[in-house]
Amino acid sequence: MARPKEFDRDEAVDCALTAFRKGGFSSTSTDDLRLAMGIGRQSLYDTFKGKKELYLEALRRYLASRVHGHFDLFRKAKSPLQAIEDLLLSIALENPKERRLACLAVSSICEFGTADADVASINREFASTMQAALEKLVTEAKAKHLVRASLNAEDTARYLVSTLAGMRVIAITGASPEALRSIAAIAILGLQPH
Amino acid sequence: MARPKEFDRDEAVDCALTAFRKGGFSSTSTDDLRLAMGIGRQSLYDTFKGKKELYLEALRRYLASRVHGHFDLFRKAKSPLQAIEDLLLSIALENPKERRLACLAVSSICEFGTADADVASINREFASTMQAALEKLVTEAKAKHLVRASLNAEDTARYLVSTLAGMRVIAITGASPEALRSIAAIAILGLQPH
DNA sequence: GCCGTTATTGACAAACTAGTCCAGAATGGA
DNA sequence: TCCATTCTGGACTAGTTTGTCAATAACGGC
Repeated sequence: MARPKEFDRDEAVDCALTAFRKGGFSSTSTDDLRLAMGIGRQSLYDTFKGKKELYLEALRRYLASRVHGHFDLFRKAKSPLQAIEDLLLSIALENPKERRLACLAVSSICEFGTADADVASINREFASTMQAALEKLVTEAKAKHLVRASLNAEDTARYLVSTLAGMRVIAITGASPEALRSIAAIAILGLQPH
Repeated sequence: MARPKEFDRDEAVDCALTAFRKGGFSSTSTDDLRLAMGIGRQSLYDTFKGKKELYLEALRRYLASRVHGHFDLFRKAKSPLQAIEDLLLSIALENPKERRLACLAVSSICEFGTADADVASINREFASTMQAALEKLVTEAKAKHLVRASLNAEDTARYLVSTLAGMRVIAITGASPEALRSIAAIAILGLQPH
């Protein structure tokens, strides 16, 4: 065997993630990163290959943890509509510091558009995972007459993904939990039958 | 008098705006900018003082033109609810190239958060202009029984701003006009009375 | 046409950036 | 204890970045 790493890889990625969420990819230098991660320059390159690869790993990690958290909410919810509501409310429940950090999905979409194949593909996969889960929830909710029968599951799921993205943007600007809750409430109210 | 400029200042800002919308502030170099604007390096610094000032001017110009366009829609609309619907539908009506460019408001919020006072203040002013206009429309729509009486105008306006931001994000990823229209339709349907 | 003013052009400087190299240190197994 | 392996830290490089400077060119009023 040989000398073991002095830092935890996952913790380091988390620190990099926070740094990237603060300023995006371009404006976060490798020096900012290694300082935030508390590791040396060479360790960064040995462990993560480069800045871009570290960013992609941070993005994957961020989205995986979001999926994990969201699916957890879904499982715990009493009804499919409650699951959707809990999802929208989850932003309001985050602590203020976390809430004010940009969502790396939204941020990467703004910074890279569709120009970067890796970023686009990671985001596309996340979006379709969420889309599928939400379609299922909407379909179930429709079956239980919790949402309007006239609503198309696919369109409604897309609407919810869009709503979530909008709330993430609003949250960065410092919107209060109450403001975020009221947005979620209106979105949910709009789905319910007469 | 003296030698006149060989370029149109407003056109130049528009070119810079497009460049910034493609990649954000940090990843757009002054060289990218002067090339996109078709002007020399010194002209850029003489006319706009620096990269940051050019960005702020592009952001202000972008938001002013959005406000102008939106208020135009509002004036032309047959009813306050129609005005809101037209606003949400306007993204779907943009040409594909324009639609896929990031909204500089959303993009600047992601890149700068609240860390930059200038950016934050410009965005805050735009947000409150839109918020006020939407509150007025919602109040009018309520009076005409076009939207649910139970909806609070302030919250509903915020909900609409958030919806718009979400749709802008979705649009960058290449969402079709149909997808964007369906999102707008669900949002509007949700506001209407039983 | 001359002249003061301003625009343009290309060269330049200082700082910063991503990524590499290398020497030394730390580790676990033999 | 010694060794092979891998980690670490600092120096380094090549390229890019923002912003400036100085020389030249173009314009309009006189």
